[in-house]
Amino acid sequence: MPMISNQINCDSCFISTHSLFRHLSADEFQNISLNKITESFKRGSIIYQEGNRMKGFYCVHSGIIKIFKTGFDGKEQIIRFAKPGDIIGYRSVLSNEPACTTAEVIEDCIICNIPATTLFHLVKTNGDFALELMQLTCKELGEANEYPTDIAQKTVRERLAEIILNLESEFGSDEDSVLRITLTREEMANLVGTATESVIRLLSEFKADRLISLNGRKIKILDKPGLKRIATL
Amino acid sequence: MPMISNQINCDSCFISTHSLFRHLSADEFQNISLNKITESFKRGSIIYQEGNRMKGFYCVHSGIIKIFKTGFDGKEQIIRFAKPGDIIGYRSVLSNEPACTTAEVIEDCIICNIPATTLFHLVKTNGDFALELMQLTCKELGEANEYPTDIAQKTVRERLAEIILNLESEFGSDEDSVLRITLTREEMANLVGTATESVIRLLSEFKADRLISLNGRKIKILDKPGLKRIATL
DNA sequence: CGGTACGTTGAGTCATATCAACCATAGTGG
DNA sequence: CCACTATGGTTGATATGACTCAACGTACCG
Repeated sequence: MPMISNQINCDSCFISTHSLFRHLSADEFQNISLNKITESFKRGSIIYQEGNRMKGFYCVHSGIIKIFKTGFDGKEQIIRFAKPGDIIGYRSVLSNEPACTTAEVIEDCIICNIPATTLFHLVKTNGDFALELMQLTCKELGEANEYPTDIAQKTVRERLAEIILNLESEFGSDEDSVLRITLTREEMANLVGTATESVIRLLSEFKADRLISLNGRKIKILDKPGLKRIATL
Repeated sequence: MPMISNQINCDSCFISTHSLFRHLSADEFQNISLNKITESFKRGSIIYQEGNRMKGFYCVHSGIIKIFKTGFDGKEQIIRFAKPGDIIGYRSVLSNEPACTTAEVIEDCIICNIPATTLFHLVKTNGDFALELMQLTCKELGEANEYPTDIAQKTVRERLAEIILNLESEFGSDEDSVLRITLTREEMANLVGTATESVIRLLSEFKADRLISLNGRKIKILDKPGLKRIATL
């Protein structure tokens, strides 16, 4: 399924100056560059699956990936999305456990696979890197901790409004306020944690209330303050 | 509110051989011992609160602490409990953000406060410690990721059964299968993410079905397989 | 002995899930 | 090229789980 594409050069990769990797020395960079494998995936491909043993983690170069868990009845719960600059799969690598989520490509992507040993070595020898990675983990943990409160205490209506706003702030919108990311109704439902039909009904309600307009999977925000009010943010 | 008690000696503390601290050198231990402050708290005391800037993190020596978030309407959502050997508050310290949860004492506790600078220093200079801490964070993250699926896809009934089982495996039970930890009905509700009345009704249902028996706040498990079946584990 | 916090039970309501039918679209293979 | 099938989207009808509100019981505490 994955296509091994031309290697991407870490030195010229925009991601290297951001985030996690900014504290690496030239040597350390070189080491990653030599050991990583660049792969490209089409929409629908599975990068890794719940239960897989991971031999490395991934750095997203382009595209969008959804990270989800599968419930006992097969229903998916989307945990988060990964976009360029994000890294995925590192949790399982670090804790040396099988993956507890599945990563599926939503928009065609190019990702670099960096072996586990490289990661461990960096953590052990580069304190700044370790700290940076830990802060990333802590940030994710903080976000993950928002979930229960959110799901347990808000109505589906409130959560849907919130998620539309989140999608805009995470993936942006074009000059017409049309969200860049497009999801199926089912994916939206799996993100909100509700039934597909409920999402459909609520989206039409929002549309009737002039909060959004719809064109297939494209969602355009017409009244952001209104959505915020509903989301109670 | 906190009582500064006699210092606990890290060398003789059972926690030092477990977990996080096992990779520390004698010097590093010494350093912690010198800089930490041991405090004792009574049930109901607040150790830290949502929004607080943390000047250090805590290592729980004895007692039980609940970690929760407060919803916009004041309803609490319990995220997890901390018991002897656990460390709390490190997330906010590491990511240098205000605390996003509140920590309240459920059973009288003794905790050691270790300053932020000590933590940062250890992460930067001791790779094994960094790795161990990261694995702890990742473990928590993995658990936190279970939540959404759980809350979104299970009924309150299923979740309550699951939580009773979790409380047993986390805090144990005496020879009569009576759970060691005792919570108010409201706390149970805040853990499950439901209304107090719902918990009460479901507990009496479980009792009527001979799955548990109740004696005030004491819960006795009569039929563990039955509970597992309900929890669909 | 009032007061406060916790626990319990009942009744009514509502949001949301579920089930079912149907439409649109696109891809597939004979 | 057309029937066939799969996938996604939509709408309606119905059922029900869980919340809310309200009243009341119980126990401990100063």
